[in-house]
Amino acid sequence: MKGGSASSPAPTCQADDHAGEPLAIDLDACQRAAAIFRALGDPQRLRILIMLEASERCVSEMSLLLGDSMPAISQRLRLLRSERIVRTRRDGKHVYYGLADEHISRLVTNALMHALEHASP
Amino acid sequence: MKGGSASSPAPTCQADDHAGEPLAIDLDACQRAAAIFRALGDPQRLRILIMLEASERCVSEMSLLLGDSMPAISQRLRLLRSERIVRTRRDGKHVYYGLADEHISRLVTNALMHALEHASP
DNA sequence: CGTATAGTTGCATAGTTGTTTAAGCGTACG
DNA sequence: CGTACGCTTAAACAACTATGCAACTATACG
Repeated sequence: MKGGSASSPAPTCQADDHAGEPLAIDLDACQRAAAIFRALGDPQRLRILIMLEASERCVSEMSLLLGDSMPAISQRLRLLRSERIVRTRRDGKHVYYGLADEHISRLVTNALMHALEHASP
Repeated sequence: MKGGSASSPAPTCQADDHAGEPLAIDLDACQRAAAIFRALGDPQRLRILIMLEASERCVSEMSLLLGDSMPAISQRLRLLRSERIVRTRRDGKHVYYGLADEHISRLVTNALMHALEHASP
């Protein structure tokens, strides 16, 4: 028999196939996670992160190695910093950047591996 | 002009500190990885994925459970499908979606854990 | 103190992206 | 066959984001 469905517009699927799950998804965590992914979702920024996974770098180094203007790099770093994806360390005239966290490193590695597997020759 | 190369303004850091590394980053893989991250970088889409991590679902179910219009869900699924993040299976009138791949599942879990750790109470 | 080097920020512009509404397929079933 | 249901697509609009250039700050050094 049909149970009186909630305030739904149309019961679509039969309710007996999937009992009412209240959808216990932590919306807040979800939002934060999405923010991180969004920050990682740009080739230029990702290039920086991959580079930083190898070792710490200062901004001018990155600018040189990536062939991009210093302000451009700095802007990208700012975004990454705002999501706590990178950390900074000042040493005299230079500011050195590195990955903030082991999680981040794993995320980057994981995605790269996935991408390499799906290579299209 | 020394170095000759285009617009290099100044050698900034001393070159002897970091020998010329040709920056062997697979730009192609980088781009693909970024595309995946970009696809994951939206709370609504992530909500779908978290849901799918628990079990396969058809579109109307998701629409019902997430409280969103069917076209909206479908659009998001389309993007996820185009990045091969989800896979589809047709069964009669219904189209069932699931995560495409073990990597994806791990990425989602990882990011969620990271986000939960950084909770701000 | 003043100058040079390293890095950051503000701002304007152009390009992307998410959302919404309406219309279009395709499959089942009488 | 034709109607209903489930899902997908198209087009339009608003909101966001990246980027490049110029101005600004901070640290070192003479």
